[in-house]
Amino acid sequence: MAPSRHDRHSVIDCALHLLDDIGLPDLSMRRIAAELEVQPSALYWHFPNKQALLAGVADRILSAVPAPDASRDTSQVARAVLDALLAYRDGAEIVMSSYALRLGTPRAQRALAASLTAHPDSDVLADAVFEFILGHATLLQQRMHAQSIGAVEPDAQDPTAHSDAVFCAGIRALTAGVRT
Amino acid sequence: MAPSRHDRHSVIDCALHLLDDIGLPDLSMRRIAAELEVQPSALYWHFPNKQALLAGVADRILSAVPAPDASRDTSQVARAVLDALLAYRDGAEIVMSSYALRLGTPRAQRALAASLTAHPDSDVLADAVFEFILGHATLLQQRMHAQSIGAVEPDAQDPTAHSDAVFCAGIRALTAGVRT
DNA sequence: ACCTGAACACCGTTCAAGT
DNA sequence: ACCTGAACACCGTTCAAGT
Repeated sequence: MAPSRHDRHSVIDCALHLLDDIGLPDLSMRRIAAELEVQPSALYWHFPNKQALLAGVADRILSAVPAPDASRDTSQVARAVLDALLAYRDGAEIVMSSYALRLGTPRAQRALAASLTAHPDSDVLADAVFEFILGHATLLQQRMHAQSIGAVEPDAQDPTAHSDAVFCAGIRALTAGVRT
Repeated sequence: MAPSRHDRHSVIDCALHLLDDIGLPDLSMRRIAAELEVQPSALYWHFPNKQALLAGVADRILSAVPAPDASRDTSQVARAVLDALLAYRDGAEIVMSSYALRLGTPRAQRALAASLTAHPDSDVLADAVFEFILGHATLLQQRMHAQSIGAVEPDAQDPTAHSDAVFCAGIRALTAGVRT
């Protein structure tokens, strides 16, 4: 039994599964290394630092959004991006910081921009839509976690229904001027 | 020379100034304590934990937005919220996590909702606008910091101009249906 | 090519004890 | 009322050395 060699792909896999179990605040290099039954320093052979590892995780999270396709509806693409972000615990926060550092590939923005080619300022509007989705998803996921900790009493109204109404209203308004 | 007694207000003051100097990632309890010339454990007399201290900082950041006023234009209020978030380094990120945990007072959302009373779903739309502003400001500030570190090459186009265009387009679209 | 072992300079938080 | 001192259980990262 060789002591299990690893590569970037398997490390990211491990980090992604661990993320769902323990959340971003507890996702340390040491914890990932322990899960892989390896010393923490071993991770630095595959990635220069933690940020780079998380950028790999972010790319994997966004790999679930379909490739750019001008025939698709913007609200449809927006929903796909939201679903991808919500598919893993704290997914939005990870994508947010990786995107800001311009690590990883801007797959989501490209898919959104493609669906907006009818609009004169498709790239500007695509960025606005992406920023709204990220803000929405980040807030929602942090709230979900806070609630599971019991740090916060549930909303008066159903939180999922309200959150969905906010998302739909936002996307509808942002795409109202297009393909009229 | 008494060894300088402190209260919550002075601790938050110190943290806010320190934030501008060193940024959120380096803003540790130990660093704040050192700045106040006090032991780290002393901070736990004033706040139950770091999260609560940061919630105080978030409230102070948002205290710059004017009180709810139905006669104000939504785009005007949105700009005031953005300016408040950008006034301190990493202000958006601090407000984002404190708001998600429902610590602190929802001053910004109330001001936005007041400016939208003409709209039937003023609270839903106010939340959407707030989420867009937070996403926009967080991305912008993280990008600014990454750039100052040199971790990222500046945009081809002027980043400030592009970012401003995205913000204006987003706010215009989100408030297009109101007071027609 | 991929990993170990040991170290460095840090964290947030608790708690008995001091004044 | 407000703080010290010491401890506990952690961090990310580096680097010589192993196989």
